[in-house]
Amino acid sequence: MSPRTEKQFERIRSEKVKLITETALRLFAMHGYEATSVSMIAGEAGISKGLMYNYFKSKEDLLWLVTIGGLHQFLDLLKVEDEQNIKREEIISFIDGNIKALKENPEYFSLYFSLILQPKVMELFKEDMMPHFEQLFVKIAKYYTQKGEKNPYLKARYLMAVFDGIGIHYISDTENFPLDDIRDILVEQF
Amino acid sequence: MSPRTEKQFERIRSEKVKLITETALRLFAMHGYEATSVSMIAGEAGISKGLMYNYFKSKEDLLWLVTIGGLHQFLDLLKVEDEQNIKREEIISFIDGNIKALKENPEYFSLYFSLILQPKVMELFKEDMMPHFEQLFVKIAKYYTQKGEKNPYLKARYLMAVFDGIGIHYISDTENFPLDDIRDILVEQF
DNA sequence: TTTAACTTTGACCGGTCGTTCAGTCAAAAA
DNA sequence: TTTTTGACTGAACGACCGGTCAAAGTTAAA
Repeated sequence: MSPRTEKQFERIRSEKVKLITETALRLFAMHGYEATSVSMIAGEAGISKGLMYNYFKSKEDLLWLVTIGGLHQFLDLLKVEDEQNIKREEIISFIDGNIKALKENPEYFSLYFSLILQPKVMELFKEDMMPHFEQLFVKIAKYYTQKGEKNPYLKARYLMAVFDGIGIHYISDTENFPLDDIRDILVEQF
Repeated sequence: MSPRTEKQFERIRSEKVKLITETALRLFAMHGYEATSVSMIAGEAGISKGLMYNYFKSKEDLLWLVTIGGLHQFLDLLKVEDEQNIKREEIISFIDGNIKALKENPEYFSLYFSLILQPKVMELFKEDMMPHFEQLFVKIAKYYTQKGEKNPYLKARYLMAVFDGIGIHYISDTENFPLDDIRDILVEQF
């Protein structure tokens, strides 16, 4: 009855989705979302433009999947199990998780940064992303409260800003930026 | 002989250039360079699309003028007169200059950040911008050398990364970001 | 060999892009 | 009043955009 087994189709589809999203992420990061055309992605991936629309209902849908997929991957790296008592080791592992994510997915961070800088684009993503970041933020603030910091929320905000600054500098000058040395400063400071 | 004096023409031209560049900066910052069309800028500025090309030879030329103009304005704010001996007050005034620039020209910073994140765009601007930043970087490193810091270049790099992180967070959440409190942390820390 | 299920193609659509240019207009000089 | 100038307009250009779709290709069960 069926031309190929369900498994075969599934493999074809998942491989193509992976090919398309990876190509899209790379090009979005390199040229920006707007400057990257669907034809460019298709050409680079070695498939036709029409096929793109068999897998993604629009260019924005593709962007969404690429960014949300990356976000979840990123958030998993930072998951802290113990809710009640946050230890210093967990903050260090948070820092290291961040550094590791940056090294492994520079393209995703590049895309993420360029998106949050555009208010119009940001509004679309804000609703979905904010709760995740809020959760993270509260957790860090809680750590500083435990530690007896006089202004834990300010310190937490500062930490997150510092992370993004390091991210931006690492992305825009990857080969020269002393990421591991900076990591040591962070561990010492926070 | 001439219908209007040279002065009159000059005033007209400089006013229009200002109108166009300010409108362009605002729209570039809001939607990104690629997503901002020449028609949008013309429409927003209340002039015809054709007139745009009387003042700027291309869209990229306009971007160039907007960014380089902004960069010079920014660098002037940070100029340190004394080359030989950099005092702590100068670093503080550098920090405050940066904070002030951020408050006064958030749109320029927004554009600047989104540009440096795109490798292809960055390459074009790198040559012109890098010497300016290098100069600044060396100056800060010199300060830390005087101060007896064990790794002054690392510290200087860290400082600049922290600045940009603060910039990004301020831009993407202007109304809530506690810029003045963060400023105090910076002064204390650097 | 035929058929069914699904992938894949590429011509094609209406629209918008950046850019050009022939021509209009306002206003001061003559 | 006429001439002269340069700012200014808006229609038009070819290229390319995101998106659609009928047709063709692929493969294994029937």
